[in-house]
Order: sequence, then C-alpha cells, then structure tokens
Amino acid sequence: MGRAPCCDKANVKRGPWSPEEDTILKNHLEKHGTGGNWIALPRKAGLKRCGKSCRLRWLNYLRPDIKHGGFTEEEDKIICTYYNSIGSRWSVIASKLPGRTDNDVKNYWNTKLKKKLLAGRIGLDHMNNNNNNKEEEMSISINSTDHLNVAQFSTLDPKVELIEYGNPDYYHPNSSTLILPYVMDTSYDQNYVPQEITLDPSQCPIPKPMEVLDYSTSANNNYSISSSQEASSLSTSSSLALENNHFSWAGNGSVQGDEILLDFGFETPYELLNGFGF
DNA sequence: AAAGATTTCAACCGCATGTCT
DNA sequence: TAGACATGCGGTTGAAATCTT
Repeated sequence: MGRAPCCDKANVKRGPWSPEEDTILKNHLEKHGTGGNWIALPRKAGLKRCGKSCRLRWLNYLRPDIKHGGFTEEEDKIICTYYNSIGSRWSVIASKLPGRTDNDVKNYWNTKLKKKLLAGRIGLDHMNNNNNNKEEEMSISINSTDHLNVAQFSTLDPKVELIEYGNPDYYHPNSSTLILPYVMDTSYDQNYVPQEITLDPSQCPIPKPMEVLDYSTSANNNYSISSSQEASSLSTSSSLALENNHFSWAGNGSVQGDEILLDFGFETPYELLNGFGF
C-alpha cells in the first residue's frame, strides 16, 4: 500500500502552465493569499491543478520579487562558497540570493556553474594550452589531527585558489564570521581579482575543523563514483575512482582523454569531492 | 536546410519534517 | 502521544530551445 496521493491526479491538469492559469493564480493569491492551505487553493481559485503545483508555480515563477535572467559573478561566488560549505541545500543557498529560488540555483549549478568550476578546479585550460606533458600529479595533504586542508591545487595552476577549511587565517573560533577565499576558474575571467566573502555562521553552518570526519578507515577501500546525469551535463563520459589512496579522474571531452592523478596521501577529501557533486 | 545532439529549465515526484488534533 | 495531513525540499524528468554537423 503506497502513500495516498496529495490530489486526484486523474482530474488534475499537469505540464506547463498557460498564461490564463498564471493570471488566475496570481489574481487569487494577490486577493486572498494562500489562505494557509495550498491543497484547497486550486479549488477555491477555480484551477484544475494540484496544490503543490500551484505552490511551486507561485514560488518559482509568479512571485513579484522573483529575479529572472542570468546570474552575476557575485552570485556565482556566493553559490560556490555555500555549496562547498553546506552542499546541496539549495533553499539555504537561495535564501542568500534575493530574488532567486532554490530551483533556479539548483538548475544553474547543475547546468552551468558546476561545469565552470570543475573545469577550473582541475586546471584544464592550463593543461590543454600550456602544458605539453599530458600527465600531471597534484598533491593534497590531509592533517587529520588538525584540520582538513583541502589545499594545494595551486601546484597545477597558481592562479587557481581553493578554500582551506580549518585554516586559522579563514576560520576564527571566537569570531562571529568566517572569511573564505573564493574558488574560481581564472581562465573564465582575465580580470580576476581574489575576493573574500564573509559568512554568518548562524545563517550557514560551516563545518568546524574538528568536525571533519576521519577518512583513514576508508583509505584502502576502492571507490568508483560516476553519474550519468553528470556525464550528460558535462558532455563527457567521466568517472572518478579511488584506488590505493589515489583518486583518478578519467574523462573525455574537454579533458581529451587525459587522466589526472590526485595523490591524497593516506586520507581522502571525500567531502570535498562529494561536495562538488561527484 | 535538415537531422541529430546537447543544453536548459519548468515541473513533477516522493520523502522528510512540521503542525494540528 | 500518535496519527493524519500540509508543506518544504532535493533529485529527477522531459519538452522545448539551441547548437552542431
């Protein structure tokens, strides 16, 4: 026995909203509000729609304060910083971007920002344009007794900066704020100027240094992580695998069949990789 | 110009959580 | 306190738009 449906699907219209439906919903909400009950709203408004669908349409499209159009560089930075800190909590991230919805942010991340960031993070431009040696190795150190040091991708491209969790320069235990450098691909912006973003931990639960998990127990396990959705959106068939303490990124498309070996020593910044949607 | 491939994004789905009785 | 119901959320889907060959 499954869960009872929230509405009678047989008598409910689905799919794209017509301008007429939009008008009806908007007028009704402007006059009467939600009435504290989205489920009953479509019937009251005279719409053959599910209440959840009405709610989504209003929140994601019809609300007067919705900001349509492309994301700004500043918004990119905020999304990246929060995503790296709290993961795919889109509603929290969207709440930091006035006029943006969680759906917007999620779509933007999945279709554009992730690609942009990923490309910058593994320094593809650098490899493709400036390096005849097709195989590079980057070293990442994790100090489990101290903090997660996501560290030194800069060996690959000194222009690419990464957040270092737990770095006392950025994390101040007695302070009400956390300052993080921004992760970005400078190849996309020749005028890149390193910036800092100040976060309010009460609004955004940044992991503290000692909260980082100990990955050592999994260091000898073999992981193979891949995503068909990811492969699709990246126009590549890519995979990330961990074997014998080495992460290997294997992909085609923009990587052009190259393989990048990431040496994590004895421990693995799984959270970082996981945080970027691997 | 047309067909196929890829990207975008609105909308849906189902689970988790909150609230009310 | 438990159950029913509503809402919120993140993941996923698929049609339309756009790009490439």
